[in-house]
This record gives sequence, structure tokens and C-alpha cells, in this order.
Amino acid sequence: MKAANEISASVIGRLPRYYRFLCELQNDGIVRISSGELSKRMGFTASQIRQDFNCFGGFGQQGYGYNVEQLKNEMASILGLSTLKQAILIGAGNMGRAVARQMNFAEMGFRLSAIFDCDKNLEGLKIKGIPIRPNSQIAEFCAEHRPDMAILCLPQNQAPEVVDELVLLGIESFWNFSHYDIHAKYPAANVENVHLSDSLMTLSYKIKNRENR
Amino acid sequence: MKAANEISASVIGRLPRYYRFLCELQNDGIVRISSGELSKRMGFTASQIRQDFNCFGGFGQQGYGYNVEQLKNEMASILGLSTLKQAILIGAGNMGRAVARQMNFAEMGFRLSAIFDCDKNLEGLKIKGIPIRPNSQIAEFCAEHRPDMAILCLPQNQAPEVVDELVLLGIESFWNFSHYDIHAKYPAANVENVHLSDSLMTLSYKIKNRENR
DNA sequence: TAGATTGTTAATCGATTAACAATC
DNA sequence: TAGATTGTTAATCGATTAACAATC
Repeated sequence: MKAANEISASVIGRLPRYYRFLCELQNDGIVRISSGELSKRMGFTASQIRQDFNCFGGFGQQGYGYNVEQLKNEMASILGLSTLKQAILIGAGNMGRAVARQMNFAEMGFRLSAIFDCDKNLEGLKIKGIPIRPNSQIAEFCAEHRPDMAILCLPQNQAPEVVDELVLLGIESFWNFSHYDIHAKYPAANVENVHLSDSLMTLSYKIKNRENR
Repeated sequence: MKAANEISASVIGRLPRYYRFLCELQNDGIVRISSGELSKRMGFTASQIRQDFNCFGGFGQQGYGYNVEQLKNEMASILGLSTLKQAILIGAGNMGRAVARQMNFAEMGFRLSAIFDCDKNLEGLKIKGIPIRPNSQIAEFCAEHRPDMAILCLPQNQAPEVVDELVLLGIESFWNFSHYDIHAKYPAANVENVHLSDSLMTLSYKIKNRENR
């Protein structure tokens, strides 16, 4: 059992995957599982799995393994999935709309409470029942509803100004789909970047350097 | 200078970021840069930057630093961005449409040559000028055009069947937005996963365990 | 009890950082 | 030439894996 601040990013990065697999196991009606069996299914070593779990205290039982439901609940709790977190979305373009429509926010404890876009023509349109508001209403909305985080789906050139405003309004966490580097200006911010073009370039590298067998 | 197959995933994962920053530097009219200056801007150590570049042979000059344009071109070449790669998109739902519309494929050497969806109602609709075809045409299209990779934007339950088909048709590379674990069944496939919900769960963890300063 | 499997310590491996000689 | 900065080797650090005693 380690203190929360000394859990390494490598471990944290594996937690969602554990959670996903445990949900599937539970759906399949599997009640208990050993680290060895989990290893086969997930492609991590059994040793690593046990090490990871033991960062948060032992959830298993010698000679038995882990109870799937209990372990899943522990993961959910560690990830904070049952804490309600209010989110706002900035940018209702292609990606913003896709994210708003596609993600099951509630399942992870998020509530998407507002959508903003600088395009006046979109004002009043609804996505998933949530009306699109003009960016000029961001300040008022945040003052009233105090969202925990912002989802940034806007072009890089618009990002700096909006992020400045959001930080001033007290928002500390960002799910960032733009290429704007929030950490450079706000090193203390909580940022999770989704850089689709980086991912595609990585695939390009893999395609180019494909081992021909 | 290392062989392509011994470049570590950590290094490869940083290449797109180098490329992005170098493009910006070039846009800003900056001609030369030292590893120290790059370090400040990118947040990697100068040592790491030099080590990374030297995996591919030295691109710098002692006492001078690196030429931005040359280095950018080297990165593009390493990433294979100027090799033409043909891509097909499977699934024209929210995420599929957003990806098709939003990504600048050409900029990275990709050409999106077809879009497929199992929903007959979408047949014939066009996204970015590309008509949506029924899944039943996948085989014929692949036989004729031999795409290099498939973008998977379909629900997890539809994925196994489609991936089986695509692999049989000779597709080896996947940009996978679904939760289906391609590597589990096809360990030799080239897979780049985009797991948005994993990313959001990671952010949830960070929000929950935020250090209060 | 005997077998299984964890929790945990120790060993290994790989990645990052530091240092510095080479050299532009 | 002197100063700057690379390329590269060595040192450090952290993450992964292996081993095994504890124990269910």
C-alpha cells in the first residue's frame, strides 16, 4: 500500500484496463480469478498484476485469488468513478459532437452539464438534450455551477484564450483534444491529452517499419 | 544509430511530439535550435532529446545545434509520413464521422479511400466526398484497392467479425477506436488503440487524487 | 492437511539523466 | 582560437520480472 502521490504513472495507466477486463469478467459471470489467469487474458505478467494491486492494498486471498466483483469495485473506487464530476464541453465541432454523443459519461461518474461554441449559428441547438451556448456565457455558467473539468474540442488557435479564462474561473482539470500544450503554461493543471494525430503518426511509423515475416 | 526493430516504444511515442514542435518552430521562422532550448519548450531533458535523435543517427552539429527544417524532415521520414498509405474506415457513427472529417490524413501521408457502415440507411451518403458503402462490399473493395490499414470506429460487439474478415483480406494495421482487443487474437497485427474511456478514467483518477495546494 | 495463490522482497532489465570528450 | 553544443559513455533511477515465504 502506497500513498496516492507515489503511485507511478505506469501503474495508473493500467488501471482503466483492469477495470474494463473486470467488468467483462463479471458480465461473463466469472466470480473469482487468479493473477495467472488474468495475466493470460490481459497480456500483463502475473507478477505485475499483483504488484499493481498491492500499490492499493491487497485485494486477494492466498490460495484463492481475487473476487471479480470486489476487485472491480475497488478499481472503480480507486479511479473515482463513483464520485460525481461535472464537466463542460468547449467546442461543438466534429470531435466535440462525437465525444458528447458517444461517451457514456454517467458510467464513469461524469455529468456533462453544458456545451459551448463560439459559432453563434449553433446557439440553441441541442446535443443529447444539452443546448449549445455561446462562449460569452462560460464565465457566468462556471460561477454558478462550478464544473470540475472542461473538455477541450476546439482549434489550437482558440485554445490559449479559453484555457486562460477557464483557469481563472477555477477549473483545474482538462480533457484536452486540442494540440495546445496546457501544461507548458499551467504546470499545476490536471491534464489528460488525447492527441489523435500523434496516435496516427505512431501507426504510420509502425506501418513503415513493419517486420515482414 | 540503432536498427529499426530495437527502437523502444518509449522513443517512438515521443517522435510525433518532436515532429509537431518542429513544425511549429519552422512556422515561427526559427532556423536552428539546440537540445537545451528544445528541452525548455518541450519539457523533455536535453539529454533525452539527444539520446532519442541518436537512435536514428546524429542530425546535429557540435557547437551549433540542429537545423529545424532538416530535423523536421528527418522526423517526417522516420515516421513514414511521406509514404502513401491507403486507409479505409469501418463505422460511420459519431466517432467515425468525426475522425473522417477532422483528421488531416493527407498531411501524414494517409489517403482515406473508402467508408463502410453496416447501416443500410447510410448507404450512398457522403463524408468529405467519400460515399458510405455497406459492409458487404468490404471484401471486393479490399481485393481491388489493397488498403494498408483500417480505422475501426464500430461497436465492440461488431468488431471481432469485421477484424477477422479484414485480416483474411490481408490488412495488417489497425487504428482501433473500439474496445475490442485485436492483439489478443492477432498478436502479429499492427495496432494503435485509441481508448477514449481509458483516457477519461485516468483523468477521473487524477481529479480524485488531486493534490490540494 | 495439501495445493494453490497471494503479498512481498530481491534480482533484473531498461529507460532516463549526468558527465564529458569530441568537434564544429 | 574560444565557446557552444553535440554524440556517446557511464551512472542512476525506476519499472518489471522472478522467487519464495506466508497463508488461505
